[in-house]
Amino acid sequence: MKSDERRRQILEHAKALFSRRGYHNTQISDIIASAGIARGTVYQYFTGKEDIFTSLMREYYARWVKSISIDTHRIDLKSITPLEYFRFRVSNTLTFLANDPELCNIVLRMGTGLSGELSAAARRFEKKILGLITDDLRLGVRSGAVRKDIDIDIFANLIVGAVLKTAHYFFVERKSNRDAESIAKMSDTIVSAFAPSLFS
Amino acid sequence: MKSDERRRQILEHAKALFSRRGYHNTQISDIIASAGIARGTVYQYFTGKEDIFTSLMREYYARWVKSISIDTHRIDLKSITPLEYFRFRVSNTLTFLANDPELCNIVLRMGTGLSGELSAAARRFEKKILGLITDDLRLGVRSGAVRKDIDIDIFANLIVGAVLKTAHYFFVERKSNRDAESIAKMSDTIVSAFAPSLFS
Amino acid sequence: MKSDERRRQILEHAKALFSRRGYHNTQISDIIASAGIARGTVYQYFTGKEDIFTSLMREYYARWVKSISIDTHRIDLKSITPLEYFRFRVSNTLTFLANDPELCNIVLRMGTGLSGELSAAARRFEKKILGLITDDLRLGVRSGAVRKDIDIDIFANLIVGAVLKTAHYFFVERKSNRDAESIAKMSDTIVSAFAPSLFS
Amino acid sequence: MKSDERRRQILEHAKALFSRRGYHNTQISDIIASAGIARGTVYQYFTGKEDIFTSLMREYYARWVKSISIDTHRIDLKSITPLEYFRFRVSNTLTFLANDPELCNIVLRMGTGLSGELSAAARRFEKKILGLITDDLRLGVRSGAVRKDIDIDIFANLIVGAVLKTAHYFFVERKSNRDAESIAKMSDTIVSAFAPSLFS
DNA sequence: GATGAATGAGTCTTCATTCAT
DNA sequence: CATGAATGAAGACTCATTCAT
Repeated sequence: MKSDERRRQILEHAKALFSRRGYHNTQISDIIASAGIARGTVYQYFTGKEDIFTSLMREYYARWVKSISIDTHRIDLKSITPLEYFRFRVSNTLTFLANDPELCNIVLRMGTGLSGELSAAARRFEKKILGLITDDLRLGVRSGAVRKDIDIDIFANLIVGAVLKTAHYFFVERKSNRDAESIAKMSDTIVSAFAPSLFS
Repeated sequence: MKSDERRRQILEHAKALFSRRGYHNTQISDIIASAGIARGTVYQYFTGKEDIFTSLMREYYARWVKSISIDTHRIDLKSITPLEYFRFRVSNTLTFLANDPELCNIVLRMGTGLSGELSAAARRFEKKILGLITDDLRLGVRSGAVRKDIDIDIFANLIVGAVLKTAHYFFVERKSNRDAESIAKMSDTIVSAFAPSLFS
Repeated sequence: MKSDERRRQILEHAKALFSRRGYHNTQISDIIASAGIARGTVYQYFTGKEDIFTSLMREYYARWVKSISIDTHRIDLKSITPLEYFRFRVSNTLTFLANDPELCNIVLRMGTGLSGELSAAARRFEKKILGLITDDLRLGVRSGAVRKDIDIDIFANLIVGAVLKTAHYFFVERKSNRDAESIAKMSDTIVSAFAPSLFS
Repeated sequence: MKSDERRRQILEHAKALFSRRGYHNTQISDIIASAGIARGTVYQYFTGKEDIFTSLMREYYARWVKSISIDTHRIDLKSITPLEYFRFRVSNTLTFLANDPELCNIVLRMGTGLSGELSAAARRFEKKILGLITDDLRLGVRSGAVRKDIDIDIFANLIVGAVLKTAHYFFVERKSNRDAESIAKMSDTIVSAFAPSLFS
């Protein structure tokens, strides 16, 4: 097997196990048993268990950042309304999370109970999205689209909390509603929930 | 020292450590060092590390349930508007979480990365509050106070996610804004955010 | 068993094994089997295998330094001849090494094949004795007792090499000749070997 | 690359590493990285790590023996004085060791911390030279050149220890004094140190 | 001959738990 | 009740060696 494929194979098996049992309850033994490879093989591709986890997070984070930037570039910011932009953000995030429920679970839940570097690796996602929403709101206020009297800090947290909790509930706990139609409906609901109080 | 005090002492030290480092990164050694007691003493009050954690969760959950029921009984449901009731729920939850940021952190973050019974012990809180909000929304729809066309499942998750994320952000990450005034302001903001889209 | 005794017990068993098989060929398993204790016990007294080795070296080095200083203080430097002083140094060193052949072996042989900190811990002895002899020779030259035309560097190495090799050969390889009489004879021979060419 | 060259290449790289880090702290990975060859290639020329080490020792030992016999045959034993013969032995040994400081280090230091066959392979040198000196002294005593009252065993060890320690100090630790002139001076010093007490 | 991915036995180390004092 | 020395199962990681290409 080629080097890249083997690395990917290990990551995939580790991902499934981390998502199901958490980081600490997943042993290297579990990963090699799941992948059907020898113990030493893991250490040819990763420096250790931590490296597997952070690699997983790194890759996912890179995809996340890329997805944000690509999608954002694709839209014509001048031709859409603030409402449409908000809906795009929400839909974009939900679609990304729905795509890989296991990583979604690790990032939103399993990873938050860790400490040190592992924790940091998992928390970056939430920090990133919180930053984006905060920036969006700030721009919205400046342009007059968003009401001036809202507390941006609180509102950003409300929105992020609402979106991520909902994503986790439906994509991970319920293991359903991951089709485009459901996502569209969820996006609409989220937008409709916040829009009246958000926009001028 | 009395039996109860000793037990409490252990729980308090364990709580602080669990909150700071997480369950797996907190050793019995850390707890006894922090409490200044002997190793064996821990096992006179708890059957083991898991028991300390679940005891912590059990106690907290009992307080949580009690807080809900007491406060709910205290208000006269007939004399307040649905909006006031919603605000009461939010404010009540925030106050409870603000009271003990360490447990708040364990319940909302550190505990979610666990597996098995430990996970269940930590997740009960979120399930409970989700159930309550769901019930409230259902009642609201039936009574005509809440709009009939909303998706209760999604809305319940949005609200729970928004409230808990905001609580964690301000009470744990920011380590501030835990005074009554701040909580009042947060409650108002949350209510104002959801009210327009929620109520008929 | 008291803490100190247990620690000593582990050190003694480790010493015997290190001396017989060398550091790398001695496993923690060997040490606990030899001492008849549990695996974990070792780690209550030492941070690891390295710590056992360096503790052994540290203790031995402290004894070595103490032995030098005590004995040196005991003698009246003004009342003895340079020849007598030289004999005293040699005899003192041989006596010390004869006292614990296992540590003698570790210090003079087994320890020299190590790397990093372990190596340093074992090499200190030879460096110390080389420094002492060099100082002695320098003083001797200044006082006129030692011939001015000798190369101190070379002579110091010759003497140290001769003494230590002889000690290792008789005390460790031959496992004999460790009684006071043999040591006295060895000292005399060594002194008689170097004296004619050393002293004015 | 020719078979012999490749074999030699591996040995040279291994030698440098063994000398610097010792046997146990040198991995096959280090050797192949240093030589810039593939892992499997090593096993086409050697049966394993031990074989590399013992091959190194075997070759060096063969050279050592050859150097002794050639040089000894070259001189006319009847035409030189015992003193000249002693000087020749010392000079011969120093020249040999100065020629390859890395092997000198392995043989005199790094190799002595090993166990089993590896140890034996490294210790042969010292045993050989000790045997030669012992024989020389015996012959000297018989022929009347060497004083009858010396203890041959002790004196042989003194001389071997002195010479080898000095060689290691100047050739390996100091990394200098390896030119013919320095060696000549060292030889003279060593001879002058022992001659007065050695010869009748 | 050369390669390098794969192997797995071997070791160290951790840490929750026990129990005699 | 309190203590803390002792335990040993469990788990991460290493590295010499193999073998199919």
